[in-house]
Amino acid sequence: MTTAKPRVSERQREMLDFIRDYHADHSYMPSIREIQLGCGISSTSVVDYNLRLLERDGHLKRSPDISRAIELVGAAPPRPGSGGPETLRVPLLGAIAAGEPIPVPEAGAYADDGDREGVTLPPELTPRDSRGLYALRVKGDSMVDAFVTDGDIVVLRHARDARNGEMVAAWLPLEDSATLKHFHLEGDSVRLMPANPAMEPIVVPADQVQVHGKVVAVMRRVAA
Amino acid sequence: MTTAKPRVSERQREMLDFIRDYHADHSYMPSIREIQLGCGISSTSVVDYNLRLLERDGHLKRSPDISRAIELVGAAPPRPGSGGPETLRVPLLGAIAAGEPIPVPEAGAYADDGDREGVTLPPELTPRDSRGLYALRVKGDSMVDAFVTDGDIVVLRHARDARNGEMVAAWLPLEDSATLKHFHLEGDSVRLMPANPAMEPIVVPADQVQVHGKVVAVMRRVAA
DNA sequence: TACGATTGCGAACACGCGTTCTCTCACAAC
DNA sequence: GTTGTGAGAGAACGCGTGTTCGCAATCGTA
Repeated sequence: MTTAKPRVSERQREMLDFIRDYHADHSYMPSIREIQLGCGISSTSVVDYNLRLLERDGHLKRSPDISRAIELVGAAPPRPGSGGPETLRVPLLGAIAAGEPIPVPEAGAYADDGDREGVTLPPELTPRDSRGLYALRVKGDSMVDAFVTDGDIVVLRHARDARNGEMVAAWLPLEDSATLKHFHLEGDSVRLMPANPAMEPIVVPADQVQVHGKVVAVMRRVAA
Repeated sequence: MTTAKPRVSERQREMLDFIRDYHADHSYMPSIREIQLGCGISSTSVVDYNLRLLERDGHLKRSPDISRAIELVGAAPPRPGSGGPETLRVPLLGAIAAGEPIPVPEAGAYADDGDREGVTLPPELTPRDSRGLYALRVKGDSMVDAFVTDGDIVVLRHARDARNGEMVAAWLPLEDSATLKHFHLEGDSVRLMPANPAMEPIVVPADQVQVHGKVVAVMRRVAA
């Protein structure tokens, strides 16, 4: 079960085609006014209206108030691999602990080979997009508010920013501390919410937070 | 011969990485201000300056006066690896929730084949002894005191008793509730200790506790 | 016929975001 | 010293662009 896809009107079909072509041509997305022009529509509000419907029906995703922020969902981008049930090996780059800097993947080599230290992701934990993945071992008990504890292995996707609600590995330069929290941008400050609702959130100015990656999966081996 | 590519500064390398990651993540491009924030640069003019250089050297293309109009030129998505060594497939028997009985493996078929529903254990999570293993999906938020939350997959080894300190899946008939806790037998009563030390233990008579299995591993897929 | 839902128009409004201008600061050449 | 150049900071300025609001046109349904 993916998503229900009710009738797409002729106009919406044309818009989807235009967006796909445009994105294939340039690699950025068209603006609303460009869609308007390209599809011969006479008002931007009509474009917005139909985009809204297309988003509701799961054909695309939009990020409010951001220029050209359209993502097509039903198709192209997940190039790498088939997406089938396969395991994937990602490099284990080190440890993440409250008081130590977060290891960063060296520019260039992410996941792929693996003579180095690494972990294997079962298909149940493998995201559709395997780019930029790496793993860290959790050191210490400072991440318990993310349902993560000493010895766990967290799998991250390299990223420098996050959308609201995503769980990120963040570095707080002012406090010299690393943490795993849910990311929420509010104005120009960031609220870091623990996964465990019993604990208090952290609010800091946006420029005092360095996002290093998004948490994709967690693995734990329980001691006998 | 593609394009001449003189030295790229450290900062420019970082910007290219950021742009690539951002574009892989969303499918639209970052704005100048997002690059600024993501790379810890203190002015948009510096971003513009370096983008100009990168464009001059053929690393990317820009369209003037258009938001997020960056095109990477030399890009090719990496390939996913093949499979890893010795993974183990265990059956996924159902869900464990606070108010529902714990599914029990039918006598006979534990781990092995797998046309049925099952999960694959990577070598990092595979215990030396693979007998009697099965998996359950955690339903609800009642197990948070075991660093486990809704949606997690717990891997268990079938057992009717436990040694002190082991983490078990237990059924409390008197309360009609299932739980994941550390097992401690003290005289003729059992203390069930949450993994999270901030929470209170449960003490019940030994005959009011049914141990169903020992927790061997935990796997979690974090929602996008 | 009336009425609500759907779809479409056009025009402002307001924020997103590229651009530009002015200043530092370092370093090397003259 | 002066001059030139690469690299960066900070603040405006102004167009780019998503959003909203009022108002028609069409269509089904009571």
